[in-house]
Amino acid sequence: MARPKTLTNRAELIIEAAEELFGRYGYERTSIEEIAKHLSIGKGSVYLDFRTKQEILFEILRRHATAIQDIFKERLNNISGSPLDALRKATEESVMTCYDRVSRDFHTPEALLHTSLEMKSHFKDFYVRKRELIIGFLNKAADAGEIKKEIANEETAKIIIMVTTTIFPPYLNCTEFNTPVTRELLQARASKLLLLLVNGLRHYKG
Amino acid sequence: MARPKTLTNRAELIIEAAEELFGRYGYERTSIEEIAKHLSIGKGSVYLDFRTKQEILFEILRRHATAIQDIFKERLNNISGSPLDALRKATEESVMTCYDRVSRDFHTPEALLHTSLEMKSHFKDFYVRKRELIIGFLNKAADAGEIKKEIANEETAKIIIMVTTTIFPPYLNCTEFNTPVTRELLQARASKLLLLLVNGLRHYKG
DNA sequence: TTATTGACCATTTGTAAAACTTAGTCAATA
DNA sequence: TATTGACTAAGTTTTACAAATGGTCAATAA
Repeated sequence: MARPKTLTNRAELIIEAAEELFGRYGYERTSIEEIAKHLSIGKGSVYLDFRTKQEILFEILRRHATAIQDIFKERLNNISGSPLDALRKATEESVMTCYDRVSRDFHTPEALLHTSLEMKSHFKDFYVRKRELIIGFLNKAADAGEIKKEIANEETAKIIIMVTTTIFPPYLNCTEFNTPVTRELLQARASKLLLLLVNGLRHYKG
Repeated sequence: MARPKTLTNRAELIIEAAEELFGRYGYERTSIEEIAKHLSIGKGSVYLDFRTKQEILFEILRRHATAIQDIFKERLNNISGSPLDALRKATEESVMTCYDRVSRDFHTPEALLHTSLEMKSHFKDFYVRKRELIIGFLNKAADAGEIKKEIANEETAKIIIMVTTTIFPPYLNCTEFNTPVTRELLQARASKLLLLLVNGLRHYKG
């Protein structure tokens, strides 16, 4: 008779425990043994679900990225009025979701900076999909006559991502110094920046 | 009888020597003694003109910043046609000048990243003046009827700086990976980004 | 028979002391 | 009085060692 599994959702529990401990003590200072102890399982069991410690971190980050992605996807599939407005609002919402998740998990600014730069290169796919979603919005905007058909392409999507880089972490802005980026400040900035992106200086109303 | 000065422009020569050596070996790996040796003067003489090593670095960086600032200033004072176009072209030019100076002096990407982040906080004034110059362009654009009078203010200038952050060093962009930022790539990006900034998605023609 | 475990190994990381480097000073010198 | 380079204090690298931890696997439990 085979030994029955004691936990059916162990991988899930490991993710949850890791997320809490990484958030509390940081990635480096949390050991696999701590995670196992937290769940009252053996250290070896963690390696039945994940091949490396980094794999756990990536899974956590992948979920954050996916959640933020889903905001875009959902908004793109439920456009009622102006597609351009929908893109603006979807970006605004994902900016704030990103902020909330990041400020919950990463406590020191350096950790955020390091992680962001380190990790970004591991999330190529994420950026490719984001670009495709933006192109989706642009196509709908072109159909609705809001923008020129010729600019509903990858190039424009890339520029949009560039323009909105500062409102995503790490928040490396130079307009204010020694001022921490509060939720309110970021929201105000993002809102204005996105309005400017849509209307341009020529038609921007503030 | 007092000993006569052997060098009248020693400070200037130190700056030049430091610029060359910092560029070749990096700031940390260049010692004050090396700089002195390079000019065949005593180590102590360097300290007659500069109180610290860092002061030399700051002076070099201050000159770069000023040169880039001057492009803006000159363009602002010689607007013939559209002020908005002038702002666009002034920014484009300063982006490229910045690139050229930075790629000449900093050889490794890490050095650039580190220096940029480290130094930015020491150049508050630079950003304040840049903001003022941008407000200058906005005021002229408002006078010319190109933009609404209400948006010719500091807030808008801040957003413009945010939007253009990615085309200034450190070039932390995520649209391409493993692709070094070449001069041509940056020029194309900056040009498109600035057109989009002026016209907005609604009126952007690519 | 198979899921689980924790002792075990190899590598990394932390630490403490010694050796070395260098920014900045200042009494001696030109 | 302008300049210097030996000197000092502070910091950095090196080295040697100890502790911690990521990952494996033979033994164990169901």
